[in-house]
Parts: sequence; C-alpha cells; structure tokens
Amino acid sequence: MPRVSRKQADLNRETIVDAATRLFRERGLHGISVVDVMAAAGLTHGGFYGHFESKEALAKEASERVFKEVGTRWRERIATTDDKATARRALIEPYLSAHSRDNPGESCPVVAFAGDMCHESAESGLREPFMAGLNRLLDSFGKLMDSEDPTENRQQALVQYSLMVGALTLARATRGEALSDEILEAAQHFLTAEKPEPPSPA
Amino acid sequence: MPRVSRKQADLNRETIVDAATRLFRERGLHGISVVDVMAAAGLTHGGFYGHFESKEALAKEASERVFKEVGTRWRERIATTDDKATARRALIEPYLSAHSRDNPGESCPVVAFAGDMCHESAESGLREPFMAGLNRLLDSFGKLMDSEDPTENRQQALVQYSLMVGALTLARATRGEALSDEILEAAQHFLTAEKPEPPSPA
DNA sequence: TGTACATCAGTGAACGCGCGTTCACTGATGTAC
DNA sequence: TGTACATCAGTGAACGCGCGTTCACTGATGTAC
Repeated sequence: MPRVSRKQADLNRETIVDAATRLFRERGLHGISVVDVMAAAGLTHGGFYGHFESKEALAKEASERVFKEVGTRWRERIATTDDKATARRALIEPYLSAHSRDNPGESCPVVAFAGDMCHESAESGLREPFMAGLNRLLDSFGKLMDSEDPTENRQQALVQYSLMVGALTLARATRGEALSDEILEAAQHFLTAEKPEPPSPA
Repeated sequence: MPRVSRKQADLNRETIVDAATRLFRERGLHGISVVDVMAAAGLTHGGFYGHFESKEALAKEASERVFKEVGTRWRERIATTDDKATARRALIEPYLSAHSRDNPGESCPVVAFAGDMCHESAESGLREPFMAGLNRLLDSFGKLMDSEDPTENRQQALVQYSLMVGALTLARATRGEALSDEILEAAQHFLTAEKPEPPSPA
C-alpha cells in the first residue's frame, strides 16, 4: 500500500530505527541486512533509501539512539538513591544479570558493538557515536566510585567497567554452559561486595 | 603450477591453517573469505576444498590450533618462575600491552572470538573448541591465584580474566584514542599491583 | 635404472545465492482552486 | 466544502558484486613394469 501520510512515514522511520537498535545489538553491526531491518519494521526493503542514505547511515543513527537511551537509563537508575554504593549496585546488578546476557537487543551497546568496532576502519562513521557514548557512560559511572582522589577514581571506573564488559561478553559467548552463570556471579559478587574502604588508605 | 608433491601439499595445508589462525583473529570469524585465506597462503581459492570440507571446518581447525598454541605459550610463561605473583605478571603484562592490542592476529583467541561467538548458533562447530580452549586457559590461570580456598581461587580467576578480556576488548575498540592506553594501564596496574592479600576491590 | 602411464594438487571459470542499492511503478495523500 | 491533479511513501523487480562452493582442466608427481 503505497503513499502513507507524512505523519505515518515519520512513524515508520522511527520504527525502522527502533528495530535497528535492537537487531544491531542482537546480531552485530554486520549481522543484519536491510531486508531484515525493514521486515522487522513491517515494511519491504525498497522504501529504505527514502529514509536513509545508506545502511551505514542507519547504523550510525541507531547507534546514537541506543547510546542515548542507555545513558538515560543509567542516569535514572543512579537517581533512585543518594548513596554511591547503592547506585552502583543499581547499575551493576541488572548489567550482570541473566536477563541482560540473554537479551542483548535491550542491553549495553558497548558490549554489543565492541567486538565489531575492533574491525571497523578508522574512518568509519560508527566510531564517533561509539566513542562519545562510551565516554558518557564512563563519566556517569566514575561519579559512583568511592575514592577522593580523581585519578584513582578514574582508574576504578575503568577497571570496574572493563570487568563488567568482559564478564558480560564472556557470559554471552559461553551461554548455555555452567561457566556462563559462574562468570556473572563472580563478577557481580566482586563488584558489589561490601568493601572495607578503597585499598589505598588501608 | 598444478600437482605439487604430497609433502608440499601437506606443507600448503599447514600454511593455510596458519594464515587462518592469524586472519580469523584479525578480522573475526566472518570477516575473511576463502579467497583471502588462500591468497594469504600464496595459493588460489580453487584448491581449498581439496584440503577442507568447508570454510567452517577450517575455522574450527584454526580455532583448535590457536587455542593450543596460546595454551602452550601461557604454560611457558608460567614455567619461567616458581612465584605465583611473578608468573601472573608474566601473563598479564604482555596480555594487556599495546603490542597485544595492536596485533590481534597473534593474541588471545578468546578476545578475538568472544564477540562473534555470541552470535554463533548453539550447534555451531566453533563453540566446542572455544569452550574447551577457554576452560583450559581459565584452569591455567586459576593455578596462579593466591587464595587457599578453591572456591575463592576460582572466583578470583574468573574476575581477573574477565577484566583482562574486557580491558583488551575495549582498548582495541578505542584504538587511536587516549582512552585506549588509559584502559590498558588501569587494568594492568590493578591486576599487578602488590596486594596485601586477596584482591581488594578497587 | 628408465619408461609409460595413472594420479591428483592446484588453477581459474562458473554456479547459485544473498547482499546493498536503484528504479519504474502505484495509488493514497496533500494541495490548489 | 468539493474537485482535480501533482506529489511522493512504499512496492517489488532488477542491478552488480562478492561470497562459498563446484568442476573441467593441466601437468608434475608417483608408481608399475
């Protein structure tokens, strides 16, 4: 049925980008076709280039949207409490949950895209939203560290976030094996255990 | 030049698998073609199916080889010392180096394949060598932890290795940015700093 | 050892397929009167 | 408000391309005598 209303066309565009934010996270930046995204949005492939200049342009736009959404989600979770340790748990526990592992389409875009980003050329338009999004997430996360020293604070954030990314990546790669749960639990226990203090003051 | 000697044919096969161990790690499990591997081995694509049943069969064989090689490399590094902390450093420092980040073709297959493995079907022949290889690396690594309690030992190994995987993955994904070095340094500092006892969370 | 011939490793053209992208077409939408 | 027509969002066939895989062919290798 050709020629829908301008309003419907705008809605369709949103639907396509939304489908893309899910599918790219589920199957990787090169794991879905234009036909796949359009079908997921309930459309046929021909109309795609009326909305986007290229498949990469959609990937870039979907990437920007998903980083924005996840940034907002993080800020909401952090805002539920004034206590840093509690806020950190409010981020980490869902992040390292079985639900997060089993639903990459709704979860962290850093984990979803990091592997592909390694093979992306330096000129790829996908690097910029990835870097910007990652930096924003790291900034949010850094505010929840418990050191007074900003340098140490930053290091803590980098270490803890790297652990979260590594654990979720490995848990997904080993999904279905006992090891997968073991990794999530070990990382979660380590990151959310009550701590005497940061190690430096002792 | 058709029909080389049987011995040369065996050598060619080895060359193909060796090229594959490098290329699959560099560009991902779905980032290279049969033409690419054969060209890297100095051959044309037509002869490929005289050596392997399919592209996936090569990927599986290359995966097995690279895990075996890296397992041997780890054991050699560990064997250079009797001190657990020293041995752990002998693994971690090269693992989280700029050289490792910049040369995925020579580095850890877990990091190279984990992202792709998430999208691999449960029946994929590539899961088995990945799981077996990962389990062997984790066992080697676990022997270097410094807890007496085996449960805690295992948790330490899972946490530290997840951190290594996450940090190297993120460092590769952000290659060229200051953040990339920052991540490697933070993770390395955290993992190799002198510790009072169990790895105090940072 | 020398010869005649069968074998078969590697070559490159060809296959079917799915991909990103283009385009002629359709018919409801939106607008000018 | 109603009508006539231009616009243009979506359709589906078609494009060129690269991919995994197949195959007829070549000529050096390996072997039977």
